Amino acid sequence: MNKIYKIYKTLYKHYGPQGWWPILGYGYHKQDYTFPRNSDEIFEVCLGSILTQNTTFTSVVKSLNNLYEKNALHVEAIKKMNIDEFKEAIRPSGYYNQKARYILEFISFYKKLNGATPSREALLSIVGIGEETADSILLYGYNQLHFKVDAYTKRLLLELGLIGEKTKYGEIKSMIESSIKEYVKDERELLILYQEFHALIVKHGKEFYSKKPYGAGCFLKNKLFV
DNA sequence: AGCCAGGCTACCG
DNA sequence: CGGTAGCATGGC
Repeated sequence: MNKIYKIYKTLYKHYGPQGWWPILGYGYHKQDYTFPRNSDEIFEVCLGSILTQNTTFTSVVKSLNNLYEKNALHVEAIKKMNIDEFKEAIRPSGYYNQKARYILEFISFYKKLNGATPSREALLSIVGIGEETADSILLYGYNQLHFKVDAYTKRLLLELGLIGEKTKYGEIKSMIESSIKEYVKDERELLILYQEFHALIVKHGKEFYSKKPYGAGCFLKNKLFV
C-alpha cells in the first residue's frame, strides 16, 4: 500500500466519514452522497467554495443562512439583489467586497453554462477562482474527479516528507490522484474517496496542522514510518 | 492581544 | 517567472 492511500485509510478509520459537501437545504453535516446534484445544490457549493477562501466554514454558514433567509440562495435572486445588501449578507465570511465581485463574476459565467459542466480551464479564467476553488467546485459541486489540495494538504505532506517546500499545486494534485487510482477502479467509489479524503485532511489539519510547530502530535508520523 | 481561517489577485523585481 | 502585501470578519 502506498503512503498516500495509507494516509487516507488511517484517517478514515480514525475520524470516520465526514459527509462533505454540507448543503444548507439538507441540514449541515448530513452525509448525503446522492448525485448528480440538482442545480440549487451545485450553485450553493460554488457559492460556498468562493466564500470559504481563507475563512472558516462556520462563517460561511452564517453568510449562506443570511441569503437563505432572504430567499436569495439562487442565481436570479442574487442578481436582482442590491449590491450593498448582498455584501451585508456575506459580510461574516470576510473580504466581502472582493468576494461579492467574485461571486457576481461567477454568476454571469454560470448562467451562460445553462446547466452544463464547466471545464477546469474555464473556471480558472474567472476572476476570483484559483486552482483550489476550481477543484472544490468540480469535486463537490459537479462530482468530477478533481482532487482538492489545500493548505492543510501541503503542510501534512510536507511534514511527512512526501513533498518539498516548493512543490506546486498541480504536482501535489496529480501525485495524490495517481496514488489513489492504483487502488480504486470504480469511478463512483473513487469520487466519494476524493470527497472524503480532502474532508478528512481538513479535519485532521485543524487538530494538528493549524498552529506551529505543524504536525506536533500527528499520529500519521508514527503510522507511516514504523 | 495576537494568530489563524477549507485563497486569490495585483503588482513588484 | 517567484515572492508578497492587501483583502476583513470571527473565533479562540
